[in-house]
Amino acid sequence: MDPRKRARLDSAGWKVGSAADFLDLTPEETAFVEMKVALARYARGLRTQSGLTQTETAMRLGSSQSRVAKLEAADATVSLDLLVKALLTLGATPADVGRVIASHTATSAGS
Amino acid sequence: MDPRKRARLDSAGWKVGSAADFLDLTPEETAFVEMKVALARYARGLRTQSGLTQTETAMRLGSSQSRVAKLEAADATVSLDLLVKALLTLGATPADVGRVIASHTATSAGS
DNA sequence: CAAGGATATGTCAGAAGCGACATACGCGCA
DNA sequence: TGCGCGTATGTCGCTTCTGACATATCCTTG
Repeated sequence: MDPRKRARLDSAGWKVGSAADFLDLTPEETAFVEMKVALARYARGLRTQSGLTQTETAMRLGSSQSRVAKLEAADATVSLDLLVKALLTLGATPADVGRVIASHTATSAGS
Repeated sequence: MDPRKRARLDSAGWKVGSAADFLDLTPEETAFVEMKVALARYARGLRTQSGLTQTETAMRLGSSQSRVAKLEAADATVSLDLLVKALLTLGATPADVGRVIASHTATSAGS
C-alpha cells in the first residue's frame, strides 16, 4: 500500500536517481509531492523562526506533536489541507503559500 | 469550540457583509476557504476552456461527475488535495497553482 | 554515563473524504 | 410538450487522514 514502505523493502541494491525515478510516479504525482515538500520545509522554517517546539505548535494547531513531525517531514499521511491550514495558523498568508508553491517547486518535467 | 471565534456571535440585526462575517470563521478559516474558491474557479476555467464536460473530466481524473461538480463549487467535502491534483492533471503547473492562490485571494487579515 | 528536552516513528479508533450511483434542475431543440 | 445533455445535490459503503498515545532516537548538559 504505502509506496514509501514498498520502496524501502525493495531497495536491496541501491541505484542513484531521484525518488520520482525510483518510484514510478507520474509527472503530476511528482509535482504534487514536491509541492508538499516545499510547504513542509516552509512550515518548519516558520516554526523554528518563532522559536517554538513541535509540541507548542501542535497545541496551537489543536493537534499533536507527532502529527507536526510528520507534517514537517512531508509524510504521505499528511494532507495538503492540514499542511496549508497549519501554515495559515502559523501566520503565513495565502500569498505566502502561493509564493512558496510557485517558486520552490520544479515546474518542468525535467530529465 | 475555538475560543477565538466567540467575538462575532452577537449580531442581532442584519448587517451587510461577507459570508465570513455571517458564519463564525476565523481569519485563517476564511483565507482557507477563499483559496479553495479561487482554485475551484480556476479548475472550471481550465475545463471549459478545453471544451470538456464534467463527465469527461471526471474520467480523466478517475473520478465521477458529481465530484467534479462539487469540486468546481468548492464544496466543503472537497479537499485541497483533490482540488490541486485535479488542476495538475488538467494541465496546470505548480507555478500556475501558486499564482492562483497568491493573486486571487484576499491577503490581509484585517477587518 | 544518566537525565531531560526535542524530534521521529508506529499504531489505532474515529472522523473526514472519496468514487459511485440516483436523482433533480436547467436549458435548448424538435 | 417532451427529450437529451450538462450540471447540481444527496446519500452510501469504503478508504484515507487525523489526533492521540506509546515509544524510539538524538542531542545537550551535568
